[in-house]
Amino acid sequence: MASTWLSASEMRAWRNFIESISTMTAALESDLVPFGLTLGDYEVLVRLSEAEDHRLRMCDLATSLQLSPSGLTRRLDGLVSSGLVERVANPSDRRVMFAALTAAGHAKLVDAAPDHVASVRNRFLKDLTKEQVRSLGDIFEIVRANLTACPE
Amino acid sequence: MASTWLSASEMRAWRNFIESISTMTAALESDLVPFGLTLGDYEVLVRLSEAEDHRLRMCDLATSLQLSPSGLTRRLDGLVSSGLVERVANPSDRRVMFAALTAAGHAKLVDAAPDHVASVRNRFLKDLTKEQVRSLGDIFEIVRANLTACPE
DNA sequence: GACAATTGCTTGCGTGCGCAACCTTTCTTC
DNA sequence: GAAGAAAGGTTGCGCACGCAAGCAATTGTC
Repeated sequence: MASTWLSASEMRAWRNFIESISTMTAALESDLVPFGLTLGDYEVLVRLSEAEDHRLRMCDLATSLQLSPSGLTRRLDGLVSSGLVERVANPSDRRVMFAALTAAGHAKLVDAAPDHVASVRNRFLKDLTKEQVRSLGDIFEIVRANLTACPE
Repeated sequence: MASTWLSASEMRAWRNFIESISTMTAALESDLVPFGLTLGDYEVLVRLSEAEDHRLRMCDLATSLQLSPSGLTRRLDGLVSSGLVERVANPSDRRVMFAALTAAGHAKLVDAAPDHVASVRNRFLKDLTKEQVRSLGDIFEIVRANLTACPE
């Protein structure tokens, strides 16, 4: 069963998957260009908008985005200079920095979200049946659980 | 139906998917470190090993890897200096360069492949049923077709 | 209460990649 | 067959990111 090689079915799943993702993320990325946003930027805005008081500690945001500390610092630099996010110090623990959504950042998200959602549907979910979408959710829930279970 | 927002099922599929892929590729990447290979490097070796005479034109290889011309040039630089691939001129069309697998490159692939396959199974397919693997293949075949159909 | 250990964030450095510009070779068109 | 268009690759530049090192602030330990 668990031979060294992939079965035909496994191979098909793997190849179709691996060849889809780069094209798809590139497409999603390009759909956001009119808004002056990167997919990464968009993710930041989403996380912040969902957070209490529209702000998160840097380290929490970093893990949530699966980004290294330095990576987040740099990504935030861009968003801060665009005025979409601001850094807010925390008086009660002066090590931490909050990343906080500005009014402009929130407005930008509200503006871009419908297009982005349409983009996700159009690039990804478009031709899938309800059943397949459900199955997709199941599958990647399992994959995600497996990945977090195997730390290394 | 096709409202502005994602349904709960769509949202679940999208979130689980998007949060899986970066972790998964990072894991696959790290599994190749002992062999001194990047996932990208590995992909190059695979394509070349499957090609006639173990070689491909740069441009064909680039599109096959969904890589820009310059990106491929740089990636090949590394593989060439490692001795796994060599550049071969084409006498009949002196614009083109072939990327050709060396004996060392083929040996490296043969060496790394079983581990990499195990890695794919372990990180990705492990806890999925046969039915889910089949479904995965179906789904990403559709996605891929949709992506190539929508050029922009 | 002082000194380590830890946590949180930033900076220097290296890497990988895309875009635009460029050079060379081939194809097209007349 | 000569001039322009196109194709194939490489190089300069910039950007995003990870890693290791560093600094500031907090927590833990005795």
